Order: sequence, then C-alpha cells, then structure tokens
Amino acid sequence: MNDTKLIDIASALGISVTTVSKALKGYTDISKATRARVIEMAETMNYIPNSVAVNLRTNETKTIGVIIPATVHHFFSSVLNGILEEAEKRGYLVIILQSNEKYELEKKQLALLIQKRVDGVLMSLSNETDDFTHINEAIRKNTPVVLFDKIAKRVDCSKVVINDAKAAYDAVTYLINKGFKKIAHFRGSYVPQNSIDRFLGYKRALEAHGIEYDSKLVYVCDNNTDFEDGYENAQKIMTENPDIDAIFAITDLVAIGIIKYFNEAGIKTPEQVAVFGFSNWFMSTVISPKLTTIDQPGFEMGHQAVSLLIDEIVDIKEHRPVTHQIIELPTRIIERESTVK
Amino acid sequence: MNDTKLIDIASALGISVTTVSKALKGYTDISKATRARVIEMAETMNYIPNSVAVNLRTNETKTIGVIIPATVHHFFSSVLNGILEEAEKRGYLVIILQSNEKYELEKKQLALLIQKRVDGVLMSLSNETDDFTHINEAIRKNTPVVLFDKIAKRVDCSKVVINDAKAAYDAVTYLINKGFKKIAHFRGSYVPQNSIDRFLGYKRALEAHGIEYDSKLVYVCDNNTDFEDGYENAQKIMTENPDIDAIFAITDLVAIGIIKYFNEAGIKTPEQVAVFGFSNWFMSTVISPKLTTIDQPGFEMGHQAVSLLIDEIVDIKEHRPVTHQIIELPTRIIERESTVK
DNA sequence: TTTCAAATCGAAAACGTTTTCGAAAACACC
DNA sequence: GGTGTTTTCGAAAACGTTTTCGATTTGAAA
Repeated sequence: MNDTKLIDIASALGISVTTVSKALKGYTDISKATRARVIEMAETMNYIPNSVAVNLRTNETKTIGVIIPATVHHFFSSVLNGILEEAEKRGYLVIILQSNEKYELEKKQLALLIQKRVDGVLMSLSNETDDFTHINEAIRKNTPVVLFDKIAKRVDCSKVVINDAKAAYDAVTYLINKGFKKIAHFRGSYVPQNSIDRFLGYKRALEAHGIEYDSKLVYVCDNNTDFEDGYENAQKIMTENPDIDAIFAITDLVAIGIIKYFNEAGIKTPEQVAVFGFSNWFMSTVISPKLTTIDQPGFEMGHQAVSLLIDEIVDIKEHRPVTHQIIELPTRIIERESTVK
Repeated sequence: MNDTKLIDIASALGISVTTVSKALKGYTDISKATRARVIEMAETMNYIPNSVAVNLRTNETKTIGVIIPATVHHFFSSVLNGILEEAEKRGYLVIILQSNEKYELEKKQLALLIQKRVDGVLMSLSNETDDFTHINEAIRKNTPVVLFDKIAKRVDCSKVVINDAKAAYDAVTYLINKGFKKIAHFRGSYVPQNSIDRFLGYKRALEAHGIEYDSKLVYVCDNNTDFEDGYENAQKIMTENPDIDAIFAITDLVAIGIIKYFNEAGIKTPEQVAVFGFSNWFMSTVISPKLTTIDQPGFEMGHQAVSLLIDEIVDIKEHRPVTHQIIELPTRIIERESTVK
C-alpha cells in the first residue's frame, strides 16, 4: 500500500539513508557487504524511488513534451510512433499536446510544458503560427526545442525536415516527363512554410522545363481535416479550366478529394487528368485508382527529432556547447496508378 | 534566465515566503494590501511555480498516463484525440505509451507510469494480455486505472466500452434482413474480448434467425497492421466457399482488404458478395464501393474515459469512497454502398 | 487604560531524494 | 604503540513548495 522509502530500508538495516542511497546508486565508498545487504533489502521491500523527489533534487524530469497540430492524421501518427519508440529507447517519457492548428493554444501549451519542467520539447508548428517569440523565449530559458516538419526558418534551433520544394519540384518534373502539359496545383494556405515551399517547387519545375506558370491554375485548399476541399476545387477547376491534364495536390487528402470527384463525374484518372499527391498516407493505396505520391518518412522523422533533442539535453546538462543541426530526410516518388496511363 | 522563486519575491518585498505563498494561493489570512503587492511583484518578476516542488509537496502530478496498443490506427487516434481534449480541459497532462500489442511491454510501461507517479492511468489492453495482475496491482497501490475498448471483464475498475456483441449482432441481423443467406465472418485472434464478442454476436444473430452456424465460414485475421490478411482470406474463401453472399469483417481494415481483392478479381460488391466492416475508419469512405460499417465513437470514448478517471482521482484524494462505473457507448450502423444492391 | 478578539504574519517542518564534506574505523607499516 | 593511509559511513544542506501553529499587532469594547 504505502510505498517504501529510503528511510524504511535504512531503519530496517540500522544504517543511514545516505548509505542506502549511495549503495543503490553504486557509489564506491560503500563496502561490498553493505551494498549487497541494501540491494537485497530494497528488493524484498519492493523499493521504487520517488521520481518526483529525484526530479526536484536533480533538476531533470526525463520527460519531453511534444506539440503537434493534430493526431488523427496518418503522417503525424507515424511521427508520433517514431517519437515514442526512440524516446522509450533512451529512457524518456513523452507528454503529448495538440494545438489543433491554433497559435494561441500552441503558445499556451508550450508555456505549460516549460512550467512542468520537461527537459525539452518537440514541435511541429500550427498553420496559424507566424510569430515565433514563444519558441525563442523557451530556448532562451534553456529549454531546448527541436522543430520538425512544419518549422520556422527564422528560429535558431535544430530541425528535421524534408525538402518540400525539391520534392514538389521532382513531382512536377515527373509529370512533365510523363508528357503532361497543363499541370494545375492545389496548394495549402499561405502561412505554413510547407505550403509555400511545395508551391515554389511546383512553379520552378514548370519554369525550368519551359512551361509558363499560370496563377489561374493554382487553387487554395486550406482545410486539412477532410477531403471536401479537394472535391470542391476539383469540381471548380473542371468548369473553369477543363483542359488541364494533371493536378499536383499539396497532400494526399486533397488528392483523394479530387479523385473522388473525378470518379463520380466520370472523369477518367489518369487518362483525362492525372493526380499526384503528397505524403503517402495509408489511404492512398486504398483509393482507386491508387495514388501516385511522395513518400514522407514520418516514423524516421520522429526518431531523428527525438535523437537530436536528447543529444541537446545532455549537452546542456554537461555544460558542453550545443550545436544546432538541420537534418533533411530524403523523399521519393511512389508511382502508382493515378499518373500512369 | 534563472527562474524566479518564492524566496525572490519574498526578499524583494521584505516579507516571508510563507506570506508570498499564501497570498498567491488566496489564503484569507493575508491582508488585501500585501496580497496585491505580492501578486504584482510575482507578475513583474514573471514568477512560475516549480511544478516538481509542488508535486512533491502535494503528492500529485496532475498527469495521467495512457497505454494503447498502437497510435497509427484511426480508431486509436480518435480516442487519443478525445483523451487529449478532455484532459486539457480538466487541467491534466497526458503521457502516452504504446504497447505494440505486447504484454511484456504493457506491463513494464504500467510500472514506469506508476514510478513516475502519474495520478491515474488509462489503458486499452494488448492482444496478448491474458494475465491482469499488473493492473490489479496498480489499483491496489491506489493508482486508479480505467480501461477502455479492449478491456478485461475480470478486472475490478471503471471501463468504457461499446457492446461489441450487440453491434455485431445488429450488423449480421441487418445483413439477414437485407436478404443475405450465407454470411461468412472474418474474425480476429482468439484472446481479445472484442474479437470474441463480435464473433459471438455474429453467431447469435445467425441462430436467432434460423440460419445454421457453420464454423467453416469463419476465418481468422490476426494481423492488424495492414489489410493483407483480409485480402488473402478473401482469396481463400472464394475458392473454398464460393457460394457465400456476404462477409462480416471484424474491422474496416480487413474489410478493405476483402474489397480490394474483390475489385481485382472482378467479384462484384455487393452484387455477388456484400461486405460489412467495423469501426467506421476514415478510409471506409475512400474505398469504392464505400463500406457499410459500425460507427465506433472513439473520440467520445476518450472523453468519457478521462472523465471517469479524473473523477476517481479526486474521489480518492478527498477520501470519498470510489465507485466503479461501466459506461457503454452506443454504436450504430452506417449504411453505405458495400451492402446495398 | 485594560482586556479580549480578530486580523495578519512568519518560523519551521515536511515531501523524498542526492551529494558534499568531515569523521570514525580499519588497516598498514615501522 | 605510534603514524599515516585507505575504507567506510553519516550529518546536514539542498531542491522549492505548502501548511500548521503560534506569535504579534491591531482594533474594539469596557
């Protein structure tokens, strides 16, 4: 019922709590004999150290905080998976918070994590976030932060990302090489770097291959909870620009919406209009035709982010200089049915 | 840089830390004047209480632990979502651990959470778990546990579940009423209660409507990370029992596998064989034909579980008697294309 | 002015560890 | 038996709060 404490072991053995503590922690100024007695007694009394007391004394919690915009997205689930696995391997627990893409919430949650004295925090920014003082503040207060996926270039910290611009460039180049001429882009909202970079990649690929960029072929899909946005914009583009032959969508979700509309409207994919997604969500193999997309290594991203963060935590603890790294994970094109005639 | 502490405010104001603490916590034996001074000074010095010290003193961490078998499943993501939202609303943080369906891991993780002194834990059991002493042990040590979704009937604690047997019964009854005669079942593995209950619901529905139960029409799908299982068993059943006209699958994932095979093999759904899923995952609206399924309220489940747990936590704290509740959330049939001719 | 109650404050213990530093004990050597 | 070294241990402070309980001050009533 009541937890046994150091003092219980000490009085059971007729020695001091100091000796017990040292014996359990392997200090060398305790004789082998008493160390053995302590360890055995701890065993039989089922001693479990009180982490809260340890935290207070050592000033570390062996806990990291994670703030993500949403958990019910396949990509973030994968990242979370990687985070949990790597954190556990390195002996850290993880507290999850969800910003729901709201800047104010993200800010409050970061403050909460710092107050809880987590040893570091991992974040992927909300779509609304365009002020980064809360993050800089955290770093200034010696709580290391590493950003992943949705990052801010202007924040000075470690990051793990993919090269969105390059991935998008590759995707569009792929479409061009496949012979598609009039390629539209369904982009995301204007704030997040992801959305901007993918758009820029799209634009540069066109220009690099002598295709004139046409802003009328760019549609904005800023709702990322369902595929309605893709569906509706697909409908719209086919009345406004019926002669397109391919769409590069910012995300698989949008692409799915497009394909669903095409299927219902009798528009053949990829014969009349090809569709290219982004992220390689699970459902991209479920839809028919299966979706060509960019593989975004979420699990690996979670792994690396935790690794970077914990390295930084111990660097700080040992008073070594911290160096910020930016890890760029490779992406690759997954070719499926939606782009091959 | 360095956090301000109670003693900093105290010495800045020339009073004791006792007074500062009391003023900030609204004790009535502090005059309005000094209270105001303290609050203002705390404000300007940017005071944030050290939660670890508070935790040690008050013996509570305002943190709950969650152990789930997997995060990358749509259902658990929804539950997680509900958990995070409700926990935040009630001022608790949540630590997530993932058992990967392994009993040993689940056991170790529960011990870890208790060591970290979480105020309570929420769990959904791994498929392997058939010994519950670790959970009973936790409860005995005064760490409240509430089980959700994958529960153990023999553990005496609060639970939030759906009625799997009834939901399955309803699903199969629906199929029978639609005129399907030879209904197969793709069940899960033999240990988890879910799997057993859904199978029982299937069996009872057949018997209640005068259809003889045939064990040869029951196939086991015990891999729940992809849809290969459903795909392969669909292939198998069509050679072994080509005259079936419907399949009730234990989960949408399995159902998707079935439909994928049928689509590839040119077997018409629902004309030749209808398919009924379970859980209402996002992708069940993505597949073609859209999947008829059982809606399983994950978000709501997370909400209720947290609510139950926190109620129990405060009951224990205030030395009130704890009462264990079992909340059964309603399910409903979502009729889509895969069962309507 | 005296007396008593109410209002206001602070000293100190407590939560359970870790770690420094000094003291005692054991041992070695002459 | 004295001296010096090594082993082994423990007292006490510290981490930053909360809370009990007693002390002092103030004000009111007499």
